[in-house]
Amino acid sequence: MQQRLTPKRLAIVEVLAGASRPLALPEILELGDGLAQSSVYRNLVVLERAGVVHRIVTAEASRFELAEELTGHHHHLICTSCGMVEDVPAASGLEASLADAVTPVEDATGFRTKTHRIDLVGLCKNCL
Amino acid sequence: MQQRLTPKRLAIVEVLAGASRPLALPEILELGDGLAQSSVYRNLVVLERAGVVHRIVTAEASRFELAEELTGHHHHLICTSCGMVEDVPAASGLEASLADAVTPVEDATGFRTKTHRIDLVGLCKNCL
DNA sequence: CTTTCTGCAAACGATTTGCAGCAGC
DNA sequence: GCTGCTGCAAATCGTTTGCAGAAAG
Repeated sequence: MQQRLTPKRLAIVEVLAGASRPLALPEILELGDGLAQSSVYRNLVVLERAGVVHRIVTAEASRFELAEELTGHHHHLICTSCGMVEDVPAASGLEASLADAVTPVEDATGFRTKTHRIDLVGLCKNCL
Repeated sequence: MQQRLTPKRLAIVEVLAGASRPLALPEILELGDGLAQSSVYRNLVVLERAGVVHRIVTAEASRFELAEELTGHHHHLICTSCGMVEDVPAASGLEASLADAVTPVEDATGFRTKTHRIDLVGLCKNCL
């Protein structure tokens, strides 16, 4: 099982690269052109396994964005009213405190942290 | 539209109160006894609107836990291998740094933060 | 009685999958 | 040719909803 970088896959990656926030499937279908829904889903799975895209699950639907290795580590603003998700760059002080906080938890639980997610949940400018 | 605290609703709350992690629906059905699936869903919506339970959306299904006002603020360990979710109490130093980090973001974006989520993503003891 | 709750079964919507044809190597 | 990719339509699965009866006030 080896995989190709087909034009379709490239198109999906480019659509995601052009966005400043995670995209839901209908958005990918619109922005990319002439993509079949099922193929997009299939390709997103492939790309996810390849570590190229990352899936974010929200209440209504999944959203997809390029993996952090490609976009830089960041966090999300999530609007509870309209469902908007926006990227914000990670603050370095915060990352450091998080690293400090993680260690004792790992020791206590045997959990091995690979990455983390920090989401700020509230209302966006438009929904205030 | 006013609502009652029926035995069924109480049963759901008690099941959630007895767990140390967010539960998926099948788990609630097993632990609670004689509950109909649709009624549990409906009651969870009611309880969610009442601010008693909180819904967490994962890749496979929704999970539910008591609201933080009742359980204390905490974060989650999420295992990417088996889907397990476990609660961890929030570290106070971390909360403080997060508060510091949030302010400039709010100023820059006009976003109003109501709450936040911090998830540690990795592998649990059993899946290591 | 009127309103809310319940269970059942049917409906729904996002995602997945089976299949047959096409394209890359 | 063999293997992987694609689109279409059908299937799947968690969740929601319509309905008629039961329970609460």
